[in-house]
Amino acid sequence: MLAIERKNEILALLQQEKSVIVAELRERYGVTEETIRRDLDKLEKEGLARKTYGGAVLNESLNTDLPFKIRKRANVESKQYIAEIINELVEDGDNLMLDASSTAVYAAKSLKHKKNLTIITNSVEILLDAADVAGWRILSTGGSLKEGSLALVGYQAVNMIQSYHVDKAIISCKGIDKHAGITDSSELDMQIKKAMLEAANQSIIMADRSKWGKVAFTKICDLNHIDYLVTESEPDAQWLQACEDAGVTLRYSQTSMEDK
Amino acid sequence: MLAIERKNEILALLQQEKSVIVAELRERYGVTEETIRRDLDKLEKEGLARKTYGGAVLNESLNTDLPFKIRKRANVESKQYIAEIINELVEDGDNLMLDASSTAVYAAKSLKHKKNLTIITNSVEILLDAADVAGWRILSTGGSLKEGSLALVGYQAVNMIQSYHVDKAIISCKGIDKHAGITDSSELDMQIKKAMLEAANQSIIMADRSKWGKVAFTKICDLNHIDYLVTESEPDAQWLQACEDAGVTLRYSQTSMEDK
DNA sequence: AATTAATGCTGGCTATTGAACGGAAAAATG
DNA sequence: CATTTTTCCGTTCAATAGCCAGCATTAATT
Repeated sequence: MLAIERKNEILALLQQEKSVIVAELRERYGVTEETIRRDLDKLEKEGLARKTYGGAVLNESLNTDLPFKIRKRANVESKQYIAEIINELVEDGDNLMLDASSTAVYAAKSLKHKKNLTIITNSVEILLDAADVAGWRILSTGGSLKEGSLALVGYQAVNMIQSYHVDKAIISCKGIDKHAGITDSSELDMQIKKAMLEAANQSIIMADRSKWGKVAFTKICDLNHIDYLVTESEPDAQWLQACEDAGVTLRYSQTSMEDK
Repeated sequence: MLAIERKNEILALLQQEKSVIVAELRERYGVTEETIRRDLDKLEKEGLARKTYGGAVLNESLNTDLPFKIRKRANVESKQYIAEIINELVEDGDNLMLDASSTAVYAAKSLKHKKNLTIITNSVEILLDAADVAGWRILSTGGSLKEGSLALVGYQAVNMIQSYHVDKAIISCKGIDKHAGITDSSELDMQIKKAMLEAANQSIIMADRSKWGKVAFTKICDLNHIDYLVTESEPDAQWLQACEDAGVTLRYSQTSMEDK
């Protein structure tokens, strides 16, 4: 049995039973408790479980049924790889802006053990998720709830963003292209992301492989405005070159499988 | 059974029964009384219970907010009665402000079949809940996420509220008293509620029976600033009189006998 | 062969629980 | 109302179970 299979089974069990016990899992899988504990460590880091003496309980904070489960399921693995890199780029005490993308939600989850973060976001989901982290300052941009999403948009949100300045903006996009730069499909989202990038010292763009070479409807900014570009695996040589030309630091997971 | 599970169950029991007895819990869980007491110690440290001789009672102190996950479960029936009345007071096409109380969440749920509402709220939960209703305009106040709750507070939220004007403000409170007026336990919440009331043509206060005659820390407004007072059952004669004196229209569930 | 991830093992450390006991609070008794 | 009895509480101590960190081993990959 693969380690990842076991981990997923434990998660399924956890969701079903609401809690698991280390000793029982050791029996069930015939491995040592240390191994089980390491699985639980990972689940905890992903924000899915909360370890406790003797076992772990389901993290109920994100168990609230969200109306929009659609995009969240897609490409989960890529998003988690990306979230791990984000975790390396963020330090305790940082002031951050996070957009309302599903990748940003994973990023926020992975940041939960950082201390004293200040997060400004237009994502209702991130608000909900970060609400129970002690010691964080969480600011909502306000604004209009965009139809069919959990993103706050509009001029109130943009205004609010413009009245702050942060260390790092962490946002995602729909397309990334050498010539067209960073693009998005929705003007409302674009305004938010643009404002966030302009309000931050460092610009960090998250883009999984499917975004590379794509051009979407509206432009957020040029490639050379970006400081970090985070993706889940090593891009082609042409992209490495393009990023170097544009002065963009490329970060990707060293551990992810190349394809399939 | 994990220790944390037992502790959570005791808390749930406490919520439900309002009090627990050490000896009964010892029976129920098959542990010694010392263990139960230690659980109760922890609950007391968290501000959720108050130990007494032989057991513990639920801490319903007026000036402390329970964690939102707990509070949500309390008094569900009253809140639903109140939500029904709210439903009668709101018309299709209304512009509303809703605060971040759990009663307001129920009110929002009961409004789901109304058409073309515009809702301004500082509640993350209402945002989440209303997101999937087609045809509504939903605006978030933005602001800081208040520790231990899903309420957005602070001057950004207040500013945002002040830049709008709506038909009806629907808010709840911690205390309502003839002389002290409408009061709340938290200044941050009070600022929001006050601003909402001032930005609305009609003021609707929701207050279940437990709030009547209570006085909490900060004042939101006087009784005579209120247009409608909604509660779950008929109050005492003295309250009927007090509302009439203050020019407040009292609305309650018609399950009791009274000429209307 | 070298690297890396996964797992197991060891030993020191911590958390949880139960038992014991003196003292405090409530209840019973006169 | 004072005294006795009972019940309950808090503290301490010990035992056990579980935890963590580091290192060794194995298996898979390059």
